[in-house]
Amino acid sequence: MTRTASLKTATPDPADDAAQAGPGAPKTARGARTRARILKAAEDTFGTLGYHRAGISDITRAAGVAQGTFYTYFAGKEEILRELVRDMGHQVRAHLAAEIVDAGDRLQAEEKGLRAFLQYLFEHPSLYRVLQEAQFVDESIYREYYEAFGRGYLRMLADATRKGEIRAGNNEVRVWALMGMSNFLGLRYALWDRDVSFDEIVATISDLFRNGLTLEGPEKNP
Amino acid sequence: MTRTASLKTATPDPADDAAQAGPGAPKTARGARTRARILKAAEDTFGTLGYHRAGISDITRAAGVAQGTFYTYFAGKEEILRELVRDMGHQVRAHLAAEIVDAGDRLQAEEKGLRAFLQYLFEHPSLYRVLQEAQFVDESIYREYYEAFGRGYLRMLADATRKGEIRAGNNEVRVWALMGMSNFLGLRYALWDRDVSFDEIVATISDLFRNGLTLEGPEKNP
DNA sequence: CGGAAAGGTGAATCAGTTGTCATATTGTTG
DNA sequence: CAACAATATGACAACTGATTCACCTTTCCG
Repeated sequence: MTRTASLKTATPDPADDAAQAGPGAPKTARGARTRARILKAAEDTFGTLGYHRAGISDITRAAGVAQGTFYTYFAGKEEILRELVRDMGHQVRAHLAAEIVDAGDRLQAEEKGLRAFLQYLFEHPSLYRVLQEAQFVDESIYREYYEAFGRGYLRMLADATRKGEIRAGNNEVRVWALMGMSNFLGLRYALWDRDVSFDEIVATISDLFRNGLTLEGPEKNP
Repeated sequence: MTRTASLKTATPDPADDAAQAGPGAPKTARGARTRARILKAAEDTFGTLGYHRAGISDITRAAGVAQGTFYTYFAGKEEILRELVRDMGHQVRAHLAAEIVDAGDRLQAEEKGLRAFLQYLFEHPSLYRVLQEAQFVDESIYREYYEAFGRGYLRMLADATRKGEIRAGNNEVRVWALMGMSNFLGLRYALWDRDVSFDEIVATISDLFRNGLTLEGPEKNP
């Protein structure tokens, strides 16, 4: 979003897919491969050591390249983090979107979405750490991530409201509440301790969505 | 938790209240004052610069003492962070507890609690940053914070269930969901942009608690 | 009052990192 | 295959920032 967009709006700019900015976008297949290896290595390294403890040397060692090679593709530590967050953001959103498409209604979509998110986080624990640490390295990347996520989410809630699947209300506030829930549930039950089954979690949250916390109008659903 | 606890279990160890561990707990009033000044300076410094960007020199400068003085009271940068998180944790919990005591039922307590939390975060923005960064410096402090918070919360939900104020369900999962909601709502609407009133937020969440997201049994409440 | 304990100082040390660069290797192209 | 461009290397210069320490000042108390 930062880049040349505002300057040369017309030029589609090839070699843009795999290479946002950076000192030199790879111009050969080998270069692209190396860049990708470094990016993956950074994900793993940041994921386990954390952004600050991880050194460039840790990343390049994990990638199997020399230190200097890093700077062929990335301007520095911050930039590779930005790249990483964008990348991972695309992946989660794509994954969740795919898991949700065949949901009958909004409630079902919420259930499927939550379960898929927990599962995804469990399988890609680096996502959490990289993202959360990015918040304090460059807040804008973090906001971008959640605002992008939130925009998509909001659109879906708006649709659901229109269809009469959910009651009218401030959907933007709801979106942030829902994202917060998923985040904490993921941290607690997917990353820290899997001592409660995802089914149980989804059932609990689903009940909240269907009936709230109060007793009134109880046992509407099995 | 690190300290002498396991060694001299019997000895109550005076001067323990204001001074967990540390190379030397202050033994005079002057020392206690200086220690407190440093702790407060750390809160401000970490809050604005962030844990990693903040240097010991930034803290001591803000506190108006020499660098060496820092090590009279704290073993290092990590330890002062731990201290800080414990401290701040006590404060929020105490504050929220006080704001909630006069609530008639659980739903009202949730409303009051959420509003108070948003307000508190707005007035003490450092809390968020210090806490979140602590997560990656020493995960145990972070877990401790939320587990302590969660225990209290859980007790209250259990009471409410017993009194029939809320429906039966997995209260532990609910607690994490609720903490996540507050956290994100606070970040978005108290720290980033106050573009939605706290009243509106509280009303939206309250509606979720009373009625869920679905349409069924609509307009139960005004 | 006088000596000891507590508190305070800040320059110096020291470990660890980033980013650079001169050089070597690999790939591409006419 | 010659010449050029793109990649890759890894030692190292330059820097940052945490912690130490020998010494000074203040406070406490018999």
